[in-house]
Amino acid sequence: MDDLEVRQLRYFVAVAEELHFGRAALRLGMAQPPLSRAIRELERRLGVRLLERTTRHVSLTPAGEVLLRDAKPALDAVAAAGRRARHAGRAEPGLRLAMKADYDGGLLPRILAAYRLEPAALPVELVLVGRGEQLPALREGRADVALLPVPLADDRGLDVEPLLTEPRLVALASTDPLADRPRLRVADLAGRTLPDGTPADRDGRPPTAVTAGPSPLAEAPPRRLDLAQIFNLIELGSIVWFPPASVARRHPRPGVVYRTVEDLGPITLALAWPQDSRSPAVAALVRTATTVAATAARP
Amino acid sequence: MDDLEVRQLRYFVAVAEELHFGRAALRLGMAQPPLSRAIRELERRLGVRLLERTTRHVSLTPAGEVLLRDAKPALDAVAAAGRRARHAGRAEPGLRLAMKADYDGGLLPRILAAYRLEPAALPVELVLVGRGEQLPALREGRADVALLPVPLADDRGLDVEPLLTEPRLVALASTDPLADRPRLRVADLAGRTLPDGTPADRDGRPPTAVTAGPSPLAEAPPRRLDLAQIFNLIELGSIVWFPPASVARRHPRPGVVYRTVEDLGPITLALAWPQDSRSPAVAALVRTATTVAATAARP
DNA sequence: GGTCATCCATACCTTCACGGTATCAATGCC
DNA sequence: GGCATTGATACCGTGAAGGTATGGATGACC
Repeated sequence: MDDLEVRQLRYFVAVAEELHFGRAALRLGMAQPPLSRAIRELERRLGVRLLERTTRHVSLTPAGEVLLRDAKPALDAVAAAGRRARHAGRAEPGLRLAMKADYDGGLLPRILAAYRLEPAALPVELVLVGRGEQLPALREGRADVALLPVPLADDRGLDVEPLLTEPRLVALASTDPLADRPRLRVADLAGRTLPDGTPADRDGRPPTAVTAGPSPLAEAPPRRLDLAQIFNLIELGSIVWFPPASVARRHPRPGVVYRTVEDLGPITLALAWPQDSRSPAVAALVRTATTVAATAARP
Repeated sequence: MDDLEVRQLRYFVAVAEELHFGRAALRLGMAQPPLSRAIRELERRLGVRLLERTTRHVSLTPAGEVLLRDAKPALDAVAAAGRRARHAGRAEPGLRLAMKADYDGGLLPRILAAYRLEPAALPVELVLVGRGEQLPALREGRADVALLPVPLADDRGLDVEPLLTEPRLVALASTDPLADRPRLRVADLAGRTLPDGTPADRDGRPPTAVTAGPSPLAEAPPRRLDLAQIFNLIELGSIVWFPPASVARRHPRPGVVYRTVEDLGPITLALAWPQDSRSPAVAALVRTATTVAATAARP
């Protein structure tokens, strides 16, 4: 008579994020009355009021805020358990590496080549995800290791091993007035629009800043552009872009020039994996990757 | 069609630990056939075989082992979410401190006195638990902070702040031949029985060693003695005991003598709390406790 | 090697929790 | 004060979960 159920937590999170039973029910793909009842039942089990509601307004009680904060990691843990078990049962187990396409510092081919020679190696399956989606992929058990920029906003439950630090450049239209100057400063680019639609601030926007996850129907979802779109907009002078040097090197393109920005902070790529991973395959990949990165660092 | 349910995980853990459907059903308080069906349904959802079973033998598949490992933290997370929400909803919120009775290094009165003066202080509720039960209490949301010996076997998800290190003594019957010698070495006590029924090894058994949690009906559950029983057995010469100095100081007793053991490692007490705790009350307690411990250290 | 006890699976039944529809009632807005 | 919005209630049907009875395979023992 004590145990919460996953379904109840899912329902509660939906309502707590929407603060609206109707919209939450819609999001959950069900009718509103059963949702109201389910929340009521959850409150009864806990013996605690979670939501203060009138017909015009729904708000979280302190207990509700606590539960909202704790429920999400709990749901993640359950989902991860399922995904990992599912993956472990596949006939041919592989090592799933989550990364954003091209953001490997140019190391990936060498890492994978070296890794294949390891005795503990498994076939590597690349899980290509969008910007900032490496961590969720790891936490939800869709990947076994992730390649991502550090520092992380939240590295709880993870082990992290930095691989390499590389400078970032700026990508400009070749017709841009600034393209004539061989070296720039961040201040020269202040106010320019970035690929995600936000204006460049004076830090050149640290790449891990916007990792809040899918916000509760936020009014302005950040623009998600693919490479072709990005280059198109750069060429037209609509946006500027701060790719790491290795990404720029891999994408030479007429109409787009790369320039160094003197005071733009570098980016550090790292491997991350669940702390409780006792997989020798993961351990071998980490070992291999650090070795490759170290040898690549001294040219 | 994707989500696991808490009930399914609980059932699976029971079977995976017992490796016997009948006993697992007994432990879960249900009949065996529905349990068999539930596991079958779980396997169907995951699309993975978790248990290899004949009528004579049940064993885990690799996927089953992965799930068993991941399911327990997931269940803990769900239980903790419920407990914390329940606690947060109480009219008068308190700070729950899990500890083993008396194992506070003698600091607790001063810590609590100083803590009460803090502006962020809440009423402190002591959660007295058995040896090695502080961590589970924390992880399952039964406590907000724990006072326990470090290093921890598993500190994932926790922040830890050491408070003080104190020597351990040995408690012997006053009639014991060794009682005449003012100073002893661990080797002198090798082979003596400890309160938990195990023989003393040459380290004097680090106090965090046997924290594996309630093992799956292990054949020899460690003896759990209370203080009166311990003293009784010491007096009779049946066991020896290695209490920290502060515990010994608090329990003078005729028929029992305390002696220093030259090469017995000291014990370090620390506070631990969930990494995601953003409670100012916890922060204030930690700050207060470290201050008190620091001032107590230089007499 | 035959008999037997053990133990997981199957068959079948009952109950109740969950979800749906229709409707009420309270609340804020114009 | 009328009205639209929105959460709660009433009522119903379906299906999942649990129970009992029983089957059938397997290892043990004589």
